[in-house]
Amino acid sequence: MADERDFLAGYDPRDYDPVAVTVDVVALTIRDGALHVLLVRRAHPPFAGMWALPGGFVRGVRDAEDLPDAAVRELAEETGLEAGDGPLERMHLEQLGTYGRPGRDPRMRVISVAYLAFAPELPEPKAGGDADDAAWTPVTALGLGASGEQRPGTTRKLAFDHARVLADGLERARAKLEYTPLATAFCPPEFTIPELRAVYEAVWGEELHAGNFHRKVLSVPGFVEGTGTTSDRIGRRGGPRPKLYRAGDARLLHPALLRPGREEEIR
Amino acid sequence: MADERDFLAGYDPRDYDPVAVTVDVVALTIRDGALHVLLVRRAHPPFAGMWALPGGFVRGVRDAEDLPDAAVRELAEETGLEAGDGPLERMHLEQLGTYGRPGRDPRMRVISVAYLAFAPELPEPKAGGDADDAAWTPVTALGLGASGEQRPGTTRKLAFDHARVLADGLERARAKLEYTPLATAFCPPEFTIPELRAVYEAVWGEELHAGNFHRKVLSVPGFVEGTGTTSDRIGRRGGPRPKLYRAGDARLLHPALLRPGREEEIR
DNA sequence: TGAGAAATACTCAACTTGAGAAGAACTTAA
DNA sequence: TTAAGTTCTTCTCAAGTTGAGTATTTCTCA
Repeated sequence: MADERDFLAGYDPRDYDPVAVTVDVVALTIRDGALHVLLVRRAHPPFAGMWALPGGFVRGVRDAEDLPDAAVRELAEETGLEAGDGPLERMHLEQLGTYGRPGRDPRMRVISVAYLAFAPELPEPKAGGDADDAAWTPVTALGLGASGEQRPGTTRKLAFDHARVLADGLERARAKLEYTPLATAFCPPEFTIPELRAVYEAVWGEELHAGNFHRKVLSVPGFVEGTGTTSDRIGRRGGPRPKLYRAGDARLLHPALLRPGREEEIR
Repeated sequence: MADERDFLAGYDPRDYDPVAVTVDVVALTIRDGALHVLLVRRAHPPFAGMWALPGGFVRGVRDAEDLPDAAVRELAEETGLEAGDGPLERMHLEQLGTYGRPGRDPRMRVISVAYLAFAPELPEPKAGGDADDAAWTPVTALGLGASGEQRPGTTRKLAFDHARVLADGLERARAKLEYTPLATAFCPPEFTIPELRAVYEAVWGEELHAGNFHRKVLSVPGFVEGTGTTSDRIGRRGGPRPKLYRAGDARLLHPALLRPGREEEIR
């Protein structure tokens, strides 16, 4: 044990290569039936004026924080919401992946741990920190290709490798909706089956058969549970008032709710 | 642009909290019909004498390397294989997750990026670097609980949070076998359907219905393709000689090959 | 008040799965 | 040499799931 103490004492972390660690957050929500991602506009170089995922340096030693805590902190700072608020509490947060290609940040070697968040509708963000603007942005406006590049002519150019990170986050979100009940994380505490279908349609970008979707959601054990109440008719275009449901206790959908027509993507 | 250059010049990475970045590898293979993981025994504190996943510091600035390259390098160093060798070439490697809880390493703040590797049978490893032993270890010998802890009485205690990392890697491997053809990454270039079934049984820890498995593998497009040849009868207990197959060109299995009897895990 | 829209419930054919059985090809032990 | 046991491979059948379409009812809007 004295051995171990000697060893620790002779250990200077700064002998190692200086590597910085950041967290970036792909925060997704549904607004007006379309999938949106939270972006901030960079006020300073590098990539000044370009848009980026909210994020920042992890507090490493002083006030050392765990990675998910850093992600929530950065998200709270950018949205102006308190960590402990209702919407941020109900939010789903999971690690997406870590991006560390040398040269991805021109200043220094930066390893970025990306998190993926699903949130019910959140208020407009307020710019803060290094950002001079912040906004929910429809993902369709970013011209993202499947391999993580932006099509020429897109107005909102993403900084660093954030187009790649966002593309990975979107694909993860699409896949998670297949086999988990996380679509409910985009909804308020009580929601209707058509609202849930709208989440699937926004994330997957395709229309679903209403009758089959309804049958499927009710037949998967633990996906949703009825509240016995009915939604009021605000903002609807016709038809009977749909019933209200809450998220059930399932953590996995069994059988899964598969995306239609993916035969082309398989090879 | 002058603006940007000034900014970079005034930027000292060492102003930031010193955080070290490592890679750790969960390398899985099948030996004697059982799932094994590559472990090394630590020669020095902390956790001297305990077993750990192979890994080490990422080369950050001098000879800066990308994270997957660091994972392959560490794996090659620990196994004594060259990073261009046949088995290491055919190996599947994917990022598993990043572990950065403060205090997980008593020396300093360490963020560890874990990788998951699937390999066909590899030679016995040779200890090197900080390790005084290295061995393929049956995962059943580690007494892993589902929540990433080791049951009391397990002889090979894992250092750091490596029990958690390994548990996550095993769950990822089990899930990947359901919807990707990656079971073939555990097999030699040519294999039989019963050999492929043995991979599934070793990773999932349950016996599968031979007839249904056979039908399923052949019916999923692009999973395997026949070679027209037949295996020789070495080391078999009876029965006809099975046909040989190669991995097909599918990247996803559609429909997926689901694990039986997971109804309990859903809630 | 009538047209249109949407929620929900149904039907039916096609497909997939799980369980079992059968036949053929091979090994091993008597 | 033979009998018994093992395993690969192919079938069969019942039960469950899916995709597409239809029907009924309740609502909004003009």
